[in-house]
Amino acid sequence: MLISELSKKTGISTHTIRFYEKSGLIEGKQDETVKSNNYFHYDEIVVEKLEFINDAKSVGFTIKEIGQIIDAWYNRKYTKKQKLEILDDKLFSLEKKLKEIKEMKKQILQFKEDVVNNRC
Amino acid sequence: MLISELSKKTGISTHTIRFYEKSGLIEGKQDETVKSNNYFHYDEIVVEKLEFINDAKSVGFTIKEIGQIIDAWYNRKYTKKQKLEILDDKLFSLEKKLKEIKEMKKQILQFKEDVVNNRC
DNA sequence: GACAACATTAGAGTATGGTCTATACTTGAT
DNA sequence: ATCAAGTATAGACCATACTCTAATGTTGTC
Repeated sequence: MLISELSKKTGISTHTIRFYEKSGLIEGKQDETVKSNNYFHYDEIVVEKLEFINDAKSVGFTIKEIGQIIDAWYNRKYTKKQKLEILDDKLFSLEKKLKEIKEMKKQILQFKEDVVNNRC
Repeated sequence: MLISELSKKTGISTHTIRFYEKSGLIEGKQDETVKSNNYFHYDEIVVEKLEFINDAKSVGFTIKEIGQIIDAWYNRKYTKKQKLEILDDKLFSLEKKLKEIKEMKKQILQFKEDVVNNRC
């Protein structure tokens, strides 16, 4: 599919898709047999990656981190051991985030109590 | 205390403290009886707020959101009802983050399995 | 009273993650 | 053949959250 279809499918603007492509998160392929244009074609893997990118952004991963995870899964440039290291590292940071969020919940619940009891 | 002591106590640079002050998150007071300078003085509440700001940044809250929470707790500019609304809103977004992170954990665990079983 | 250390303000610069504009070419329907 | 709609590239622009520089004034110690 071409970029506009990819954009429709994922809800991500063509601008942002190109930005992600420049950032190395995804890549389209140009059809060598067609010489009249240099349009990029995207497959279902790219759709999958873009959906993952959205999820990963939500949890606060940076573009760089998302790139590492994508490479750990889709790429051949790392060894098995390196891939597992990257993924474990991300799991660790997710655990940390989980703890921090639970702590913040407690703190805001405390704030609420204080408000209810006119302590502030 | 003056800004450098506040900086030492919290581990936050004087630059960043001033940035937070401009952003309305904290405020120092100038001593009206001293006319030779316009130094700002900070109390323990500011230390508390700065520690909260660090925690809140970690969980992904923006400066604006952090400002709202701080105002909901320390300020008189909102009614009790408004304060509780703000805090409930933040609790809701924390719950959402929690869910998203748990989903992401599952997904990365799946990636790990795929790597272990040479499925990528 | 010299001077290092600290204070203030204004504004410039940086990194991240987009978002948009301009220019130019291609495609497809009429 | 025309022309709207789509595509590519380069680079400008924006928001957020800092981070730093410059200019200038104050304080406290020797």
